[in-house]
Amino acid sequence: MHYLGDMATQARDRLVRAAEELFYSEGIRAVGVERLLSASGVGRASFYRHFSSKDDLVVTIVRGYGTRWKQWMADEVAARGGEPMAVFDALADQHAAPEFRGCASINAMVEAADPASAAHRVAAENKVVVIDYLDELLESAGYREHRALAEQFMQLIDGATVTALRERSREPARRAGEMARLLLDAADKR
Amino acid sequence: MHYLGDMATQARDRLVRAAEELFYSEGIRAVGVERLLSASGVGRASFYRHFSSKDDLVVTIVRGYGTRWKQWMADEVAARGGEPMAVFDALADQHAAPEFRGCASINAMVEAADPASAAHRVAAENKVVVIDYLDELLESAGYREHRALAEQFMQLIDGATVTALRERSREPARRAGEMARLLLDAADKR
DNA sequence: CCAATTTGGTACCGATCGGTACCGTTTGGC
DNA sequence: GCCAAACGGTACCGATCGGTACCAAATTGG
Repeated sequence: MHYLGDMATQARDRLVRAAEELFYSEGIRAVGVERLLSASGVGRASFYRHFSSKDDLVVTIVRGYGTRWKQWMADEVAARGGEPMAVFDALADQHAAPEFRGCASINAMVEAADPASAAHRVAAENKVVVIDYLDELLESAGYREHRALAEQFMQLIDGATVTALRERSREPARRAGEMARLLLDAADKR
Repeated sequence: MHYLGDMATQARDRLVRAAEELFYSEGIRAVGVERLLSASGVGRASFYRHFSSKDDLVVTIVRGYGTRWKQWMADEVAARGGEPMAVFDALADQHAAPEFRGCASINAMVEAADPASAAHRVAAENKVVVIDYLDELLESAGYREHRALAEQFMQLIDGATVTALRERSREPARRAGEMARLLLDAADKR
């Protein structure tokens, strides 16, 4: 018996890993349970031992997307010296990656059309987490209205990401960076 | 026999109208053929007389979204006097509407994950049409680098629209308008 | 080494998916 | 008034959807 949590169940991990990739690359509704089972080598019963339903898995995956993306961005920015404008350099890299297929959270909000659905709400929360991070970043950089700037940064990021879906280049992130530069130049510093 | 086109087939019109609303409000994959038939009162056979497949209908609907949205925006801007900044006022109105569920073209690109699919390509073309319109608008307003500005306007619009999906207010469009104002103030005029 | 747990595999469930075939009825032009 | 086209309804198709039940093999802790 384990007194704290439990060991990482093998089957569950493989399932999550397969779902992360398939949901992102092909869409949530487009990937059925059967696909997940064959891709992960997990038995059907094991699936429903770890998740009460496909929706349950979806919520887990979408939440994972959010925390991982924010962490990835924070690491990228830190590795570039920590200035806010580094956000758009990291973004450009992501958009140029061959497996890029947009923002998983935006995609989830689109696919889970009902705003009251769990998947939609979790995806929306993911964005708030990123805004909070941008807020800290801009506050550390000394900008007075850091919260308002963070929300505008988020919109620039999302606009660039959606655009990169059809342009598949670093250009959208570069354009967003240009606009962000104007924002920062016009902003008051502490 | 009709020598030019033909009369608007009743069944087809009802089908298109029902599909426009249901695809937009609930998602393309979420709405099956059966739903479309019962919502439009069209018989199953009639459906496949007018469209070779559901995908065929989807392409028709997505194309319709694009032309209608661009026309709607052009009318709104014209009614507001024709200055480029009016774009964001019209956008705010759309985002505040109760039936708002994002940009139909973005949603279609997300749902039709495969970039080579017909629906995805048509949705992407829709965006180009809007950029072309913004280009004309900014050129008419006397801006030298109107094309580059149009592409940045498009990203601001898309970023605001995606954000409005979770905020459901006029704020995202207002923020986008602020950034557009900075862009225009920094731009050269002819 | 044994017992408990977790595992993958499979058969099966009702419901729905997109699509075809055929029906009898309604509609509209000549 | 007739003929043809367009129509709505229904039965049906194989495939897949999400989900349950059960089983035998593998794994693991004591």
